[in-house]
Amino acid sequence: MDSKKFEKISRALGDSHRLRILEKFRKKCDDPLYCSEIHDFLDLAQPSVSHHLKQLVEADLLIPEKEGRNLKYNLNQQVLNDYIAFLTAFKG
Amino acid sequence: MDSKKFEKISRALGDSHRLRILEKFRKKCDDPLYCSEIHDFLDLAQPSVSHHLKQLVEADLLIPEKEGRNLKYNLNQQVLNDYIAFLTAFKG
DNA sequence: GAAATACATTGAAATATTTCGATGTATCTA
DNA sequence: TAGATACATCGAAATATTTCAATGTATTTC
Repeated sequence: MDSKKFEKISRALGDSHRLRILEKFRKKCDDPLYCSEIHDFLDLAQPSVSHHLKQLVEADLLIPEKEGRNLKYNLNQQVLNDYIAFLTAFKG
Repeated sequence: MDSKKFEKISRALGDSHRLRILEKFRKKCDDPLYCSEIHDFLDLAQPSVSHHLKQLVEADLLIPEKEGRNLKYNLNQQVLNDYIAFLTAFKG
């Protein structure tokens, strides 16, 4: 992971709605989440949800998968690990 | 660490100039850095440097210490550890 | 105490992000 | 294939962030 990537992920993590999405994955024991589920628990219009999900996908934190007309997301554990590893290097 | 704190730190980490500051701490083996040193290696005007340092201090990533008319910063290892611990919880 | 040095604050412009209504596209169902 | 459902994109408004010239404050030095 390079600085640019780390920066992008940090920005993706720096929003309350996006954090709520990620917290939901933890609560669901990292099972996949559907776009519609996310829309249900976020108090945002559909285009806003789409915008936030796009940011998480572009940061590689979520992996999208099409299922007919639905969209399923999985948490990308590897990117989280890489992010933590990058951060750990700052600890010296 | 709560979500709001995590969010604030993430935003502080989501900028290239602020990352360069933190990377400098690693290169200096976590010795303190002076405000003037930081201004020297960043290609920014003095008020901009002051702005970025303020963000890092408000996120508790840096601990400021006055030394006469100079200002010395130390990296806050504890907050970095807490941040990593919060993040680790997402990994399940 | 006057001048110089180090950093903070103010205020304003430029840029980026967030938000959502309107609309577009793909897929499913009847 | 017409209508419904799921999600994306566009475009514009609101808000936040970044940047710096100008200026302020504290400290040192002479």
